[in-house]
Amino acid sequence: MDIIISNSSDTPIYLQIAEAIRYSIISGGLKEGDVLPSIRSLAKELSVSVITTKKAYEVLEGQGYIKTHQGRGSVVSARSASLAREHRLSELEQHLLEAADIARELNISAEEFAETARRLYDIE
Amino acid sequence: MDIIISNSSDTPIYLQIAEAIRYSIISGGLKEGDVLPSIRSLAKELSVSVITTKKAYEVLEGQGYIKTHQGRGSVVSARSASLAREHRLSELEQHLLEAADIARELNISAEEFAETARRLYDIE
Amino acid sequence: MDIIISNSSDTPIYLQIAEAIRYSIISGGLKEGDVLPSIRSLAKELSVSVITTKKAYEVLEGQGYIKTHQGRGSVVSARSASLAREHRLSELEQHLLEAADIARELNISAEEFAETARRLYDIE
Amino acid sequence: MDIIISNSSDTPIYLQIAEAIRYSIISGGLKEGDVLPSIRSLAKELSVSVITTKKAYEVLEGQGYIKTHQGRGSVVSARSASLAREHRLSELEQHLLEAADIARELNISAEEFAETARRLYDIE
DNA sequence: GTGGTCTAGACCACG
DNA sequence: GTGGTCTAGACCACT
Repeated sequence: MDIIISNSSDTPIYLQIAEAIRYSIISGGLKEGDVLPSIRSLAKELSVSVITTKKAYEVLEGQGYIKTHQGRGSVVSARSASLAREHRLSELEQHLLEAADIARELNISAEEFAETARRLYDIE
Repeated sequence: MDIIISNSSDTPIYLQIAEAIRYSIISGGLKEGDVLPSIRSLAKELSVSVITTKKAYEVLEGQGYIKTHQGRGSVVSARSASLAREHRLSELEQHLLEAADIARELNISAEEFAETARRLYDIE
Repeated sequence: MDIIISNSSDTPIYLQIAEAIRYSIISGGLKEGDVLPSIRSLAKELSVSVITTKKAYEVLEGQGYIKTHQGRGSVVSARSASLAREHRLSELEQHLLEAADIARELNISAEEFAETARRLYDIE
Repeated sequence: MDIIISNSSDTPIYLQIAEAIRYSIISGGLKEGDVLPSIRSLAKELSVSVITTKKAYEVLEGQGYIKTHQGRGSVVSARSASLAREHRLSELEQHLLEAADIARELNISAEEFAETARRLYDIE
C-alpha cells in the first residue's frame, strides 16, 4: 500500500485513496481475493482520520471493487480488474471528447487533432 | 447574452457563466470594447443570484478578459480574444495529456490512441 | 417533515431517516422537485448530528431518489415515486419468499399459507 | 453436522451456525438427548474461530434448545423440537405481517396479496 | 444560508 | 483485532 496523498490537491483525500487503490487493482498490485489493509491501519499509515479511509472504502464498495465484512476486513472482489479497466477507458474517452470539443471550437482539423494527440503521447 | 445554465451540472454556476462569456469572446460574439450586461440585469435574466454573476465577472477580470469600472459596468478588454484562444489551447493540451497518461497505463499504443482521438473527433 | 426516530431500534438512525423520507415520497407527501429540508435544519429538528442526516441524504442520492447540489440543498428527483414503489414491491416479495421458505420447511401447504397471509392482512 | 456457512452473507456466522443446528432439530436430524459436537471440533470442521461456535451454542442455550455442561459438552434438550417449530412459526407470521403492511401501503388488495403469496410459494 | 470535507474520539457488534 | 454507527466541532466552496 504505497499511497501518496496530497493535501493541496483539490480532489478530496478519500477519493485520492480510492483511486490509488483502483490503480493498484488495475496494475496488478492487488488481485481478486486479496485482503486490503484495515481502515484503521491505513489511516495511521497515511496520517489521516479513520473516517477518511472508511469513506474511500465505501466508495470502492459502492462501485463494486471490494467487499467489506464486519469484523473481517475488506477484500478485492471478483470482476474488480475488468471493472477498473472499463472505468479508466471511459475516463480516457471522456478526456478525448472534451479535447475534441475544444479542437472543433478552435477550428483545428481532425488531422491536426490526431497528430497533436500522437505527439503528446510520445512526450513523456 | 444567450447563456444556458444547467442546475444538474456539477460545474458551479458562476463558472458556467464565465465560460459561456469566454466562448462568446472566442467565437466573435463579443469583441474588444463591447460592454457586458450589468451583473444585476444578467442575474435577473438567468434567474440566479447577483452574487453568482458578480463572481463570474470577477473570474473573468482576474484572468484578464474584461475590465470592470465602478459604476460604469464591464467591458471586454483588448487582447481578450487571443487570451481566450491561448487558454482553450492549453485546456485542450491538458485533456490530451491526461488521456495519454491513461492510454499508456492501459497499454494502448500511440497509433491506437491517435486513431481513437480521430474517431471521437468525428462523432459529433 | 414529521419523522420519528427511535434510538433503541437496531436499524441505524440514518436509515430510519432515509426510509421515512422514502415513505413520504411514496405516500405523496413529497413530490418531484420538492426541496428537502437542509441537513442542518433537519439535524436540529431531530436532535441528531449533521453527519447522520447527511448520510441519510447520501443513501437516498445513491439510490436515485434525490439530487443534492452544493449551496442549493437537495430536491426530490424525477422517477423517485416509481423508484420508491418498485423498492417497496421488492421488499414485499422478499418477505413473502422468506415466509414461504419457512412454510415449506414446516410442511405447511400452499393453501394454508395463502390463507394465513389473507388472515394476517385483515388483522390490522 | 453438515453446515454450510457463507462468508458473503450478511447474517453473522455465529447465527448461521445456530440456525443450521435449529434446522437440524426441526427436521429430525438432531433429536432430544443427542450430543452436539464440541465447540472446538465444530470450529475446526467449519474453519472458523472457537469464539464463533461458542457464541452459536450460547445463542441456542439462551433460547432453550440445548443444554451445556462444563466438561461434558452440549446436548439437545427436551421440547427442543416443539420450541423450534414455534419459533419458526412466529418468524413466518412476522414476515407475513411485514409483507401485509407493505401491501396495504401500496394499495394492494387482500385478494391480490394472498394470490401473490400463493404464487411465490410455488416458485421454488 | 447551503452542502462537502475532515478531524478526534466514542461505543457497539463480530471474530 | 475488525468494521458500523454516532457525536461535536471545524474549515471551505457555492448561492
